Amino acid sequence: MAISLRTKLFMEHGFIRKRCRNCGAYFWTLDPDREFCGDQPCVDYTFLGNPPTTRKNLSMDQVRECFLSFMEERGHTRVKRYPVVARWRDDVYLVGASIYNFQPWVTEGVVPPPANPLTISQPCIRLTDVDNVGRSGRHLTEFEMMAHHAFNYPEKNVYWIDETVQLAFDFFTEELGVPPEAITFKEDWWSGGGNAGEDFEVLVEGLEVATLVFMHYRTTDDKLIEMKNKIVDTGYGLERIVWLTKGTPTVYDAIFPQFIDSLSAMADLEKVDDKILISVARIAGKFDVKRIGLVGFRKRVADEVGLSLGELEALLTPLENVYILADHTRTLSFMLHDGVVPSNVGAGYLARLLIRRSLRSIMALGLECPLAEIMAIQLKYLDRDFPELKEVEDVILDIINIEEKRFKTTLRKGRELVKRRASRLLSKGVKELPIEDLIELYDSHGLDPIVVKEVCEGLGMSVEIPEDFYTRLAERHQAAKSKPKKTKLEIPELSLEDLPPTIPLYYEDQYATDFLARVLRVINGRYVILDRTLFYPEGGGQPADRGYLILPDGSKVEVLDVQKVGKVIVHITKTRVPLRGGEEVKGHIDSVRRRALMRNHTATHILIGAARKVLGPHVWQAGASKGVERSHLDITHYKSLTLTELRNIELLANRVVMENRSVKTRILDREKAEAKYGFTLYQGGVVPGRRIRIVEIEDWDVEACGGTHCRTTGEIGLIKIIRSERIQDGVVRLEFSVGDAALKRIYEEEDVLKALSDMLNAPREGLVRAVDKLRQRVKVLRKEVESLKRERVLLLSKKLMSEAKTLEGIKVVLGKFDGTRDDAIKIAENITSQDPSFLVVLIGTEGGRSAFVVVKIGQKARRLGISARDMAFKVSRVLGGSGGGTEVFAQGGGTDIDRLDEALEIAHSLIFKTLPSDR
RNA sequence: GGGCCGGUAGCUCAGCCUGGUAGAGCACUCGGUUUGCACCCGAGAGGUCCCGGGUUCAAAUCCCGGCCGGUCCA
Repeated sequence: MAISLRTKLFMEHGFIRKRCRNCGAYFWTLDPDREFCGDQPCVDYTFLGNPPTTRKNLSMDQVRECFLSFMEERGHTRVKRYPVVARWRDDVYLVGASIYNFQPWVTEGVVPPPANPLTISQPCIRLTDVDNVGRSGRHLTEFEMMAHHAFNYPEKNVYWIDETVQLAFDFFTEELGVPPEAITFKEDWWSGGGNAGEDFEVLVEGLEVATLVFMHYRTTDDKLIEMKNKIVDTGYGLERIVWLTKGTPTVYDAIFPQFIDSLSAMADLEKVDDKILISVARIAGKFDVKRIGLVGFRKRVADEVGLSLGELEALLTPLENVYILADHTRTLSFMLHDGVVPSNVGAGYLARLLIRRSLRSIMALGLECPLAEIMAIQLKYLDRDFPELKEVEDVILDIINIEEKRFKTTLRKGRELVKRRASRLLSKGVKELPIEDLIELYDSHGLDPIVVKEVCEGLGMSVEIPEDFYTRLAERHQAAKSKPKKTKLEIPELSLEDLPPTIPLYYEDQYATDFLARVLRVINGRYVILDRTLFYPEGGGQPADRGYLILPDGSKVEVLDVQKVGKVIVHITKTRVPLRGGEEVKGHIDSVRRRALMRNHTATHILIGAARKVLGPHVWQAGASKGVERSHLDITHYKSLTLTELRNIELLANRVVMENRSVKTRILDREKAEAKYGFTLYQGGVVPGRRIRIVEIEDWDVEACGGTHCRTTGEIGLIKIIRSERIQDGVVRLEFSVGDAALKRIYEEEDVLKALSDMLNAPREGLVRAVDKLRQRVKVLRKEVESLKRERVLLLSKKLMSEAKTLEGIKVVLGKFDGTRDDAIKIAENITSQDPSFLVVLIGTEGGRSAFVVVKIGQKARRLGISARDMAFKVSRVLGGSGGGTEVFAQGGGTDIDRLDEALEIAHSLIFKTLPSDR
């Protein structure tokens, strides 16, 4: 059901609904002469150099505060910003709009909003237009979306279209002093994050300053489903409003004035005429840089301002790089603070992308300073509005430095690779780098085509970068796409819809081992569903309980696995259960196993807390698996752990064990839990539902978790980290054991030491020295063997040479050789190099399993007309194998080691039969 | 999560396509030469060719699996 956008305000003030002469969109205005909708590209930016507001030159915090307090005065509650990393959702990495904070639980009505109505200024990250940043004059990768949200539920109506439009109108006219006739409301449609609805774009002087969305649909597979809830979702672009009040050439000049000044001074940039910049911004409004291409875009600007393309680029490029740095460093500050660790996967890749783009800009500016220094400048300016960012400055700068080093290494290696590849091609007579090579260099080695071109041309090889380079790249990825997904073999399609949710007894008493329950259904004889159970189903990284069921006839059935299907818990048994449902059974869980799992699970929480304290708040759980004997915890971190860090984590964790802290679990309303503990709750990932289960280790760690835990940390006994490894870029795995298993692991290590100590007949503390000595000894011995072998080669060579039969001036060495193939080759080589009139054929065995044949013909011996390859082949045939090589040197062999003598005879006849004269 | 590239001396890499005696440069050691910012000349030392399996008379090389690193895309 479409809603009418004819609002009270429009009627009262006499707004007229018109249709844009250019784009055909409907819009509302007070100006009867207005013909265009007010949006780009239908109208120009007319505020540049001429802000339409009465309040001018407002700063970021002035506009933010102005907006938030305006909304507060009108009944909204101010809410703190959410992290830019959307850990509460699994469909997106980053928060791209303020409404993301409330999807899906609040928008679906499952969880109440933190306040209603509320107002917020939410930092948002969108990388879709990253290529336009710095060039278009208006695109940003991170921006603050100021918003007022009202959540209307069937039982509670807050406000809807009339009030929303009124608020927007009042804010712009009363607070900022925008003349009412300068504002147009363009009708549009918005969808995102699973919801959709009609909206108004609020436009002033060609600039979209706010979007007022009236969300009342849920989107599924292109279908719209009317929701019971109606949500006011507004977004006011903080940066754009600041820009509007300043009328500077670009949005960057408006929001990063100090940063731009600092950097321009560092790079020694000349001031660019505002007229040119204003032209750029105007044209950028009309044309999408991405669509018409950078060159096409610049040509238009050059025409407009009356410069040549070259002159324009010389002026603009440095400035664009400053803008890019201003934007990217701000985005990175938020991402890194909120726990994104650069990596080659996931959100981490987005951070790396921004870091590398920033580094390229620094290079383009000819700056010598590290990126961290520029980040520090940005953090200094951000400190006023976001003091939390500077608190982790050390970690942020450390990450940046590490990434910079990585990038430089990649670049250096890449350049060398290009050089090698180019010179090889050049030596083959190829004068132009094939496009496939250019694409491969970028795709596989991250080498910018521009860098490749530069290196190749330095070597005299031409490179043409095709216009459609990135399109071709995309095609390359397209072709390799779509692989069938492996579907995890779960419990077969069970129709459990009609069954009530299983009552989980394991939460009531985590130490209970026996229970009574009624059988509701048995499927396929081995899937048992009870009305209640103590068996913990696999979930949250905790494996399922095992144990047995005692049937009414007293027989025991082993439970092998337990899975949760929807809200129903299914017990998978070893043998068939001959029940139909309705019977009462007893259940018993393996308490030794369960206790071990509880210890491991609580230990995991302790370790996360310890890791965050030792390494920093950027550490998040990236995965975990609990077992009886061993468990592992994957954490996000940007480098490998040092032994000291590892031991500090272990020590801290064991102190928490020794202090025997309490572990409390309780169920809390989601919004209350989030308000009290923050988003570090979601270490284990997305947790559904209105009420969530909270596990709190006293003064240490609080997480949303569905697992079973010890009552106090002392029950764990001991946490032993066995090893840590970098399992992927940005993720470190801690492998550990607890309790008995930890001791067992220590014993295993001790056993190794003891075995070594016995073997070497050395005390444990002298093991290192003993092994070192042994290694030295091996080295010396190996050298001795080698020199002896060399001597033997010489001696044997001499001996064989003296025993050779001479025929027609050709000396023939033919015989069995007692030694390795390599030695035989060396001897043959040695003989023929001393005297090229030798022909050497050696046959021997290697490892007692196979025979080898080596044939070497000296230069002078070639006139016999014997082919070494032919000889090796024929002799090897006798040995049941094959052989080959060149005319003068060949090898072969076979497995019939009993026929060595026969092989010798064949070789003999092959040599001597070919001679014209018999003896 | 997927694609692609790579793993050989301390370092940077060649050799792999087309299986047959493991190489170069730098660094290192020794000797010579030389008061000069990448000195030069000669000699020498230095290897688990990432791991496992397969094919083969024979694998750094070919095939399969794994591990590790890099990179691009979501």
